[in-house]
Amino acid sequence: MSADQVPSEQVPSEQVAALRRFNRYFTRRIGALDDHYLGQDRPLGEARLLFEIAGTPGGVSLRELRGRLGLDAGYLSRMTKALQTQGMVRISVDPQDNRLRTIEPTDAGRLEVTEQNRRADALAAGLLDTLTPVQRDRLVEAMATAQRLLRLAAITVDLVDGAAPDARACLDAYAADIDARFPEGFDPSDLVRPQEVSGTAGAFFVAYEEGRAVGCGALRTLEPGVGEIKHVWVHPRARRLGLARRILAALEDEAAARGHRVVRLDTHASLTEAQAMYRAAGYREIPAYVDHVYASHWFEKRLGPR
Amino acid sequence: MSADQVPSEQVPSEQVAALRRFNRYFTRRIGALDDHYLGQDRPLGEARLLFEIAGTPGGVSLRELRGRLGLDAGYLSRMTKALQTQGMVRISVDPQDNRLRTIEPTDAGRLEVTEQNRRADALAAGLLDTLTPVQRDRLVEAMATAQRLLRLAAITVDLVDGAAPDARACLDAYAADIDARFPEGFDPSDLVRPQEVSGTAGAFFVAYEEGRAVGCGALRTLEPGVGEIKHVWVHPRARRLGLARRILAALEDEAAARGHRVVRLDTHASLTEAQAMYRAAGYREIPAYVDHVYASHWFEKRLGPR
DNA sequence: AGAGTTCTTTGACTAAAGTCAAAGGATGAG
DNA sequence: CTCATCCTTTGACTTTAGTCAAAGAACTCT
Repeated sequence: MSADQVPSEQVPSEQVAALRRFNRYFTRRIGALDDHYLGQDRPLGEARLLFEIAGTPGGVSLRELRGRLGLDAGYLSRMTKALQTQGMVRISVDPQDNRLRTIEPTDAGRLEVTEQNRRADALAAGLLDTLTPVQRDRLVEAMATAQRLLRLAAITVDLVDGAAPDARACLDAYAADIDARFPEGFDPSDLVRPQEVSGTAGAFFVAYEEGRAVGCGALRTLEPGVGEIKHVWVHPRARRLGLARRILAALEDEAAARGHRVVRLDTHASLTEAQAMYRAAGYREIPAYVDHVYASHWFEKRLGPR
Repeated sequence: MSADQVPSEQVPSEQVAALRRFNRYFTRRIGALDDHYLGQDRPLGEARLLFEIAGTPGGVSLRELRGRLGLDAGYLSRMTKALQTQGMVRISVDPQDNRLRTIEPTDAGRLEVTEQNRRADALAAGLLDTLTPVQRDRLVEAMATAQRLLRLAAITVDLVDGAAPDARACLDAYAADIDARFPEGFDPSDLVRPQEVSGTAGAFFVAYEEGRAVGCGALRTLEPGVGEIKHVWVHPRARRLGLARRILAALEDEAAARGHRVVRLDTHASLTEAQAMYRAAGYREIPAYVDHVYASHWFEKRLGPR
């Protein structure tokens, strides 16, 4: 369950109907085309597997494929062997770990995938072909917008323990990210301690997209009634979706639920987009509430009753 | 093959890639949800069949279902019987044609479909739930735009014989349509004769969406070098897609290919949208070139070299 | 070094999806 | 009235997709 979902807020049934209408139309009419032509003389499962293998340069392990495609180990083993006997892939033992098998496409396998792609491209081009350039531009733009918003909708922002592996992984990525960004670098020892953002002391949120952690945000207590937001970060692949805003909202809701009246945060001079985002989210700049090497701007937001 | 496709006009590969990217994302992530939850304790094929049966008020024939779902006759027969023994559908002999079977949902069948719909709605609502109202509005708008353009792209405009059943069916629908629209009604004997719009005399185009005729347009020769466009019509379910414009373009291309230098047409005073469309398509109003009960405005377009 | 865990392979299944052809009743065109 | 055609049913398959459990090799932790 997502922590920032507010179930009281009703989704108009017209919007639900619109999504389902589009879903039906698209999966039945357009999406089906791709799959249907994908595996011409090959079972769909096998075609998908080959596609996945060829799409990963440098080879993939069976383990990785199993996770990505959600297949049974036995089933996958057999399909891979079938592809091998057909000369589509090469199976070798992983040099690091002799339990693992590394799968690579052969030239023949790569060729087949290229051919598949060519066919699918031709199909897509044939569809777009009847539209005028202006209509095509509009279609591409509409699809980009829809995809962006659907991705955002499919991301959940969950409350996790500050010591959880996902939380630490996000903080490590965050630290590496800003270390590269700040002229003076960043010292990871300045990250919040797990106990500061767990249990009654604070909170830690991780954003998940398809099971992968793609963002985080922390809340700790500065003084009674005052929360501090730290380490709001979004993975590069999930940027420009509006996710930081969602994480911020989850942190604010959590702060309000914990009885904080205001939340504060500081930010580095170089993070101008972040500052704009905070302003747009209702934060106003305040004098320094804490001295800090990396901070140059301080913000505060009064939490209204919700 | 569509008659109005101009293969010389290249579709940018970036647009092809965008469509395929969206396609992949949507079918794998969003579309899959629906199907997965559709048949909870029932094979997918059976669930889809029941859905299709319940979605057609007044019952469907097996024949119709076979065509719509593209199923093997034997396979369909067995599945229908399975649904019958489960009490989901009622099978009866068609009163018109004793070879046909008419399938109707029972109350239990209808209930199950309603329940399925409820679940799918809840799923869709759950997805939209995390978005703000503004984001939801934008998503719905983007999906509507994409669907509109994809539908238009999937429609082909084909040259057919003026006497073909589809051509006649379109003209009948056209006649009924304007008969209801014109204050003075419309006399079907004023429709073009098949031989006027076939072979060397003229041309007839029918627009097809998923195999169904959803629009038409005729071209006949007025005098050497001058073509006349008649009966441009779009089925109510395919309006507001920009299809009339496509049909018009196909007619103009055909006229140019036949060596006409200009095309003319007349239109009724009450069809103001049509008049706006003609103007936007480069037609200019001219004096009456022929006297006609239903005509109040006359247009002409000079065909450039293409 | 031993115990527990991880990863792959193999055998033994099952259910779903779909194909093909024969057969029989019903219809329609001539 | 007859013959070709249409629609459905039935029998007899095949392929695809997927599951479960046992077993063995390799790794990790202590």
